[in-house]
Amino acid sequence: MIKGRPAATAEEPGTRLRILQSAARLFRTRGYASTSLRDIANAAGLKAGSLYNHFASKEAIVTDILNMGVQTVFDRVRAAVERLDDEAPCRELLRAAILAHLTCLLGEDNFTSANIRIFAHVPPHVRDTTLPMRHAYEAYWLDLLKRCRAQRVIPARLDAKVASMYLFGAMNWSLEWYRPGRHSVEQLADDLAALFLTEPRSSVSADVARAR
Amino acid sequence: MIKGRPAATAEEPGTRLRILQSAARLFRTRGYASTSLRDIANAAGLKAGSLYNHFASKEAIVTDILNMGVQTVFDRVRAAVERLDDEAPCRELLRAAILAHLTCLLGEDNFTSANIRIFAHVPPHVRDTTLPMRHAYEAYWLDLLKRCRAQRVIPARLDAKVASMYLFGAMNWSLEWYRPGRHSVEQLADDLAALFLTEPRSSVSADVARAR
DNA sequence: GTCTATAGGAGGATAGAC
DNA sequence: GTCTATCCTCCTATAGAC
Repeated sequence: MIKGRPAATAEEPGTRLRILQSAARLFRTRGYASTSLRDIANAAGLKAGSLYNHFASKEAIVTDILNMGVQTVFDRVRAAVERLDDEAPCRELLRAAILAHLTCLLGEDNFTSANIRIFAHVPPHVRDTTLPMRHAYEAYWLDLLKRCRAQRVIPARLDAKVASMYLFGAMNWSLEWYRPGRHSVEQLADDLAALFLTEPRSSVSADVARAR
Repeated sequence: MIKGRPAATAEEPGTRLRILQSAARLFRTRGYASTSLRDIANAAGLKAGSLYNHFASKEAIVTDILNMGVQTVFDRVRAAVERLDDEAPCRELLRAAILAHLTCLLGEDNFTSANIRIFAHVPPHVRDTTLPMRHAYEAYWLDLLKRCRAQRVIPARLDAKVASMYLFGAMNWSLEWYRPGRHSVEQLADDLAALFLTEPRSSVSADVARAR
């Protein structure tokens, strides 16, 4: 993580953060290679050359964005899960985690969505840099699913790793079709949870209604 | 669909098809913008300028690839479904369709995978060109899922459109994690079908064993 | 820290010989 | 139909004034 400044956590974004936000939005929509430093600079309200007062290269920018993308969604999902009671059924843990992931991915923060969209097409060594954090996040979900399986909430015969990849796919692909006005993220999270979880003893709809 | 030649369906690929195959492979792995015409020409065994004897532009190449990608997977999925008895349970229809889609996506044909990987990042008017075919393919799956829901094979309360998007996500995201040696496509298709389908009256494992 | 100006290279596309 | 050579544009990155 490159950090040559006092970590812009002020109320005003600060130039460095503004650059990252502008770049993330462009990467999310146009992709990595199609977004030029001029585009980024222009969106951030400065000239291309000025970017180099804050970052060493385009790769440095995208590296930070990828890392922040994972960090953000990981923090939010963990917070959502830990907000629940330790004794909460896995059914609710999973639903809360899905909602947090979708909210982060589909919200106004462009870091996570940029990460998902461009990860496969950034230079390999940039990808490698962010792999450890990505793996940690995946491991967290894998553990969550294994607990679900232990409670018979997802089919026991299923490989948990494969199930977690399918779950990631269902969630991350929403970037391709989600439209803010047409869907409610809460409803989407409930639907996905219902798809992945086996039917509970009580009816699913009652369960969902209670969770709202 | 650009077609200035007698449709190279011969045993030897033909230059035009060889260009498309090389380009699809590069687009799949590196993305659209990061793949230059020089890269494509080199992979196809000729020089950059020669590409223009077969295509009007880079956009013409990628347009053909996107269209072929949808066409291919649509044909294979439809064939797999129609190979089954008309009275076959939806449970089997869906499993066959999933297997066909995954086989096409993860196999050696790079057109479908290239489509999935680069679709979001090609120029907008190129994207628009292939949208009708894509929508037709999506409509086919939506119909499949509605039939499943009518047979109570997926939960009735679920919006079929949303369910189909989640299913697409689970399938298409496999491009990001599937590794040929480590997974069997048949097993993956069974697992995904098991995830999406409600438990049958008989046990799932017996059902799966029968289908093999 | 931001600007202007530009170096140095790569990309898409074209012209014309063979 | 393929080649070489080249045009022109855009890109990342740097230099130096303010």
